[in-house]
Amino acid sequence: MRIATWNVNSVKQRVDRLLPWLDERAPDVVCLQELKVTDEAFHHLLGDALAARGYQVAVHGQPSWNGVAILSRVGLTDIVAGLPGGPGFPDQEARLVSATCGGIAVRSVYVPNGRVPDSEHYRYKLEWLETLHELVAAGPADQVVCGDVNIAPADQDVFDPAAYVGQTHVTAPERAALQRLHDTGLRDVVRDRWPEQRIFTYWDYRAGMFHKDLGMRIDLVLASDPVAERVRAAWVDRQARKGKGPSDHAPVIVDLDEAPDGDIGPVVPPPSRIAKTGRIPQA
DNA sequence: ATGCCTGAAGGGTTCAGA
Repeated sequence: MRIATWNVNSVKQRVDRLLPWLDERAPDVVCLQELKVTDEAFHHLLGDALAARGYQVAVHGQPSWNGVAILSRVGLTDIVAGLPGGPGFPDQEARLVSATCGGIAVRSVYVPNGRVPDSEHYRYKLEWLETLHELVAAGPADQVVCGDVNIAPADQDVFDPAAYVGQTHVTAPERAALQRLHDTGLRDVVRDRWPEQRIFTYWDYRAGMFHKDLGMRIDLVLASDPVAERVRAAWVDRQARKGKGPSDHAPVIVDLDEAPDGDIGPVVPPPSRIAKTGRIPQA
């Protein structure tokens, strides 16, 4: 089962990147963030194209800002839009949608930015994270939190730690809030697999930051132990950040082995080229 | 240049993003 997460920075502006990417990477579950559209606009924009690709959709949008979704072709049940009991700014925003996909509780999250340390928005971010912590702590054994957490977990996750001192995304309270999520048993599966590598998921559009690989790693797949044990690949799809009209974030892709009990939801047929030739195709 | 790019809303500019 392949799970991916991607902050698309306006799904309306990203349709011509999103659909070819789905065809190429063929994820079974996709968590999207920063849709910047209403539920109605999302369905109008992508409903048919996603259905044709076999995806069911759980979308939690709002006009102009935020907005999250889960696409799944391994089942989509127990859909919950929003963070129950969570704070607003001042009203609740569309920053979380949850569903069960292939036996795993999946949460697509877009954590508040925080803007400036100690600002109202920063306090909102910390409160939001604490409510997410409570939700995860009460969650099932098999769960993943996927999305844009707007926190660089460690200094190695920003291109220049000195440049970020005093900035949001790297402060001790934010990192402590992320650690609280880890304390529930969630593991950062990309960092676990690549402990020392330079890995970023976001690069500012300005000043050639992507070209120079000056970025941050703020998009994470956090998996509970039973799911983390199944991870066979975990990587950042930098190709999706290249070319014309990219998001400023790249997708994170994680491949899981089958669950020990074999419960992976509906079986996904293998690519037809394998079935036809009966051998591994040439790259 | 102290918001360098991009997106959205709304209106000929401002805010937000990380």
